[in-house]
Amino acid sequence: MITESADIQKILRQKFPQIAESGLQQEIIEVGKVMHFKPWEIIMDFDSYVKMIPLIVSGSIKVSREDDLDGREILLYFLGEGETCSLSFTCCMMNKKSIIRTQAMEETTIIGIPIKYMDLWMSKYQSWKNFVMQTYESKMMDLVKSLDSIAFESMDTRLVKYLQARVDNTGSTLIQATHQEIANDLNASREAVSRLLKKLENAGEVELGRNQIKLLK
DNA sequence: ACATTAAGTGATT
DNA sequence: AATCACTTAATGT
Repeated sequence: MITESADIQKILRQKFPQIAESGLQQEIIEVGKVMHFKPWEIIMDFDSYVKMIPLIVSGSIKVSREDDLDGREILLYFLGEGETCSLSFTCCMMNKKSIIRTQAMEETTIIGIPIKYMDLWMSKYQSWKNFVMQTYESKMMDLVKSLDSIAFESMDTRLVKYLQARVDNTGSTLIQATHQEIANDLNASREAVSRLLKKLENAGEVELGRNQIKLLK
């Protein structure tokens, strides 16, 4: 458990070197709330009002979108250590309801920043502005790539990229998920995922187990 | 031992 | 590539 302000300071230096400006760092320590989430716990759901900007300290978060018609869900991108939820920015600036769902993929710790500081810090601290802009750009790229992937790529490359993204995000080559869950993320059928994974296993790229996949390459 | 859930497979569209 | 129908394997009670 991380609660001491000295700990927060240490975390900021380690995980968020971009926003190490001393005054800013002090303010984050004062107003930031450290929060923990368990695997699968939903941090923010559709239609809820965004009131905190999360700085992700450890763990990883899945950002997804739900289809209005049949309630199917599609993965947009993952967020990892040292990042923040870029869509939160626009959402809370406009005071709009969330159009996305964010869900912890594993034990995840964040520092929550109340929205009122967002605006203030943008003009007050150069490093904050840069941090916001830089993560915004980075996630926008992920989003575009994800769109390209859905539109132009076949299931097998989409699956490989998905596995790679999860590994990159968690820093672990072991992915804990059922084929069904992966299929939901990719909006594919479970059978298709199972078959493609089997192919990857035969090609020596992964090792399959119940509820888990190990990436070998 | 039995029930439940995950994964593998062939056939059909 | 989706769906169906069914089998096999792993796991929980």
